[in-house]
Amino acid sequence: MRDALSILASATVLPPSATPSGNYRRRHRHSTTSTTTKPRPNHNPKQKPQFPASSPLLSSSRWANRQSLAYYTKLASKLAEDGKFDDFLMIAESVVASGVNISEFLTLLKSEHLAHGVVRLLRDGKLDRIFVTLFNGIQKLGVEPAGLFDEVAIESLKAECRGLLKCGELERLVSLIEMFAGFQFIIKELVEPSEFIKLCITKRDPTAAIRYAQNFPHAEVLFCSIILEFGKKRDLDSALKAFEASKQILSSPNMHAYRTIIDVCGLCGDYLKSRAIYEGLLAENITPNIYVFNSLMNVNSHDLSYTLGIYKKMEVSYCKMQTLGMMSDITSHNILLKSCCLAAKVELAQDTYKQIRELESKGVLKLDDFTYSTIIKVFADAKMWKQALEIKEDMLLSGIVPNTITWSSLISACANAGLLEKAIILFDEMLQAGAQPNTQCFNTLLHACVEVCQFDRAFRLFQCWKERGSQQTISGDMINHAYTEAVDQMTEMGVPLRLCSHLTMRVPFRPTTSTYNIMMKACGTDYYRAKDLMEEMKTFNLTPNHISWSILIDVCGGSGNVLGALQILTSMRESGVQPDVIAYTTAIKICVKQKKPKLAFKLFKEMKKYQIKPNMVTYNTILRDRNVDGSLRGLQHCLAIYQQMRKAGNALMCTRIWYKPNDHHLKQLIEDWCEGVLQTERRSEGQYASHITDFGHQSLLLEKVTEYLQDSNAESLFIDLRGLTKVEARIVVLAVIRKIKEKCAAGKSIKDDLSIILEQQRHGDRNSREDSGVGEAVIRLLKHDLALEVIEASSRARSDRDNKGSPTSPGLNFEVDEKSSLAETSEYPTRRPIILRRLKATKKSLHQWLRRKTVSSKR
DNA sequence: ATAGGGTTAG
Repeated sequence: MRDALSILASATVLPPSATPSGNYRRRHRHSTTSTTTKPRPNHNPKQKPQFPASSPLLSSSRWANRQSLAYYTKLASKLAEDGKFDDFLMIAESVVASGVNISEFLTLLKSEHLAHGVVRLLRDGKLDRIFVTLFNGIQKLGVEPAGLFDEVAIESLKAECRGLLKCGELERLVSLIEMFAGFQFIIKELVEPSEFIKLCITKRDPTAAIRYAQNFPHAEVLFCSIILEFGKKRDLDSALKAFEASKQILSSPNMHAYRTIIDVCGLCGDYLKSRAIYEGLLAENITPNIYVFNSLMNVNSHDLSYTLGIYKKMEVSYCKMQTLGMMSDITSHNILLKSCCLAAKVELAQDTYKQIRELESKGVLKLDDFTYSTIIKVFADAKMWKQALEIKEDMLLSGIVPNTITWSSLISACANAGLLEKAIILFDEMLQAGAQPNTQCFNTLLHACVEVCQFDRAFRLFQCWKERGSQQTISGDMINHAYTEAVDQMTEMGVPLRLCSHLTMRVPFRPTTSTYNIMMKACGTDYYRAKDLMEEMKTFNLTPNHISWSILIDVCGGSGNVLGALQILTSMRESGVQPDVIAYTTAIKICVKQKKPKLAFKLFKEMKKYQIKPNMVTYNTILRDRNVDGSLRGLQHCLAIYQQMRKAGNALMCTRIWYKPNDHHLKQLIEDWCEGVLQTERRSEGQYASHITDFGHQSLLLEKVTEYLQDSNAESLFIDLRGLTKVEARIVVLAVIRKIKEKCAAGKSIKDDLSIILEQQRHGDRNSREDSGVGEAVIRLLKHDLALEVIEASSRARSDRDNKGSPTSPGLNFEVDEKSSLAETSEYPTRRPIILRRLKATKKSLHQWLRRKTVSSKR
């Protein structure tokens, strides 16, 4: 064998019967003219000589010699055995190139060797080579590859694949699978498709998944599961890539893929994308099928008008196509009902329900458990428990058996309406009807107890269910304490014992984190009890979530322990649960309630440090009037936060919570603060009490106050009252005066008169509007209430619009010189210059007022 | 191959 190998190494292969000299020469002569063998890339001719295809040496006549065939086979086998697969392959290649029927050669080789060779080469990354030479050769010659890949071969290939799968070598694995794309019977066996896809999902590699799926004749099914799996992992981008790829390879549009990607859009919360995909279908003039329509409606079900629009469009499409059967899909109607439910449109839901019932009476469709459960939920949410119970009757009459979900909705209908007893009786009915309650049912009931503050009862039920739900059987005399107590309580309330099956029957009670969260709420302000419950969760293999921690903060803070509540925020982070907006807002609420504004502001700052965005609830909580201690600093803090909120306004408005109510709090707060100026003066009459009803003006008012009270405007003695009503003007003036007062108290003296700009009507405009009275009100305030010296003056300004400029730079608005004013008027001849009214409260009188105040407050 | 129920902050 050593000889044979050295011959190979010297670029020579000689059959045993050939004379070395003559054949060698002939072979060489031909090798230069050979055209049938394609030179392989990366081929080093020195080490790996090529065998001319038409070489007489290797011609069929020569090969007829069984002995030489046997020799080559033997040589190849030996090489394979020694693991010299390059050389092994070269022999095989030369046989292929010779143009003879190679099947005999191949069948003579052990398939194990061939397979091993293939697999080993694959492992060495020599995938191209094996394909170009051996596989192509085999296929060209019409050799049935089934013979090549026997069980052993496939097993070792599979082992290789398993290894690659295990180490997550997606790229290698997919290349390997692509190599065998021509051998369908093999690739199906190599990897379990679901496992391969799972790996792609965890590696977030849509490309590998797409390449993999393309090798299968029924790729569309695979594509759908790829899209869905990426969606489940909230990886919409990858899902979309897979979807686009599925469109590329399939000749006709695959509705299944369309509906899947639409569902995935819903899963990932991008309902707008689902609409775009639907538009794409329309653009190609494709009528979606009922599944696509239903999914689209479902994903957009929170937008009733859109869902309705799609529903109508669907009706039209199918009417045109005269496939009336399509119209009567109960699912579409159920989704429509769900949409009404989400929009809390009870009447529309009722109408829809009636319509469906009519269609049912015509025999077009049949209401199902979804229909009934959904309409029950509509009533449950609207606290219309009677109507909900009526639906139950409808349902029983039509022969649909209520399931767990139906019962659950019925129970929450009563629970939401605060009818705890009724809810418990319904729960009992459910048990007697043989329906299996699940944790949600238990949770609903426990929550109902908490809602009506029957905390003890919640604990008794919880205890009782825990014991009856556990594996151990409770014998008659070992009936537990919680049980007897609970039964006693029921009988005391006049509930017949037969309706206590929820206490006597074994129940499949398996508490979840939600259950524990509800129970923690039932602790009221008993912090240690709540803490113990959180510990107890571990015995059920449960872990506290954000909600658990938030409740713990609330309970602890509620017991008056503010610092403890703040400590929990830290513990939460340490235990691996990052505090969210709600946890922070809860902690802020505690600080505000316990009159610790500084701590509240500190938390607000801290949450931003952790990049947690405050939402409307946060702003409303921190800007509550309780959170102001009456200092300028405190108010400034609030106003700064208010401004941040305004800036974030657009984003916040998307959270569906309107920010106006908040303005009201803040306005109240500013008013109270401002009116403090007059505390030692004569208290003003009811006319200024506190009510500003014009909401449209509020933001302007708040912005002005915020601006004038900003630290950067600490020294400014300028007020622009344009655009404000007289009550608002009063607030702004008082705010600035109070600022001046606080600054003086801090040792800063007044450097100038206080300037105030008022709006003056245009000339010749006298009759168009009534006088707003702002000027008079302000003068009265300054002169009469505060006894300040007021000087009136007028000045000219350019145009209305120009004067809306920054009020912090009054110089721009005043002292407008005659020239530029004229220039303006000539350019815009129709716009007359307006006259501004200006008031000044003199520095001297302000000083006097402040002195009076300090004297009077000292007394 | 579609859809439904419970828990947190103001």
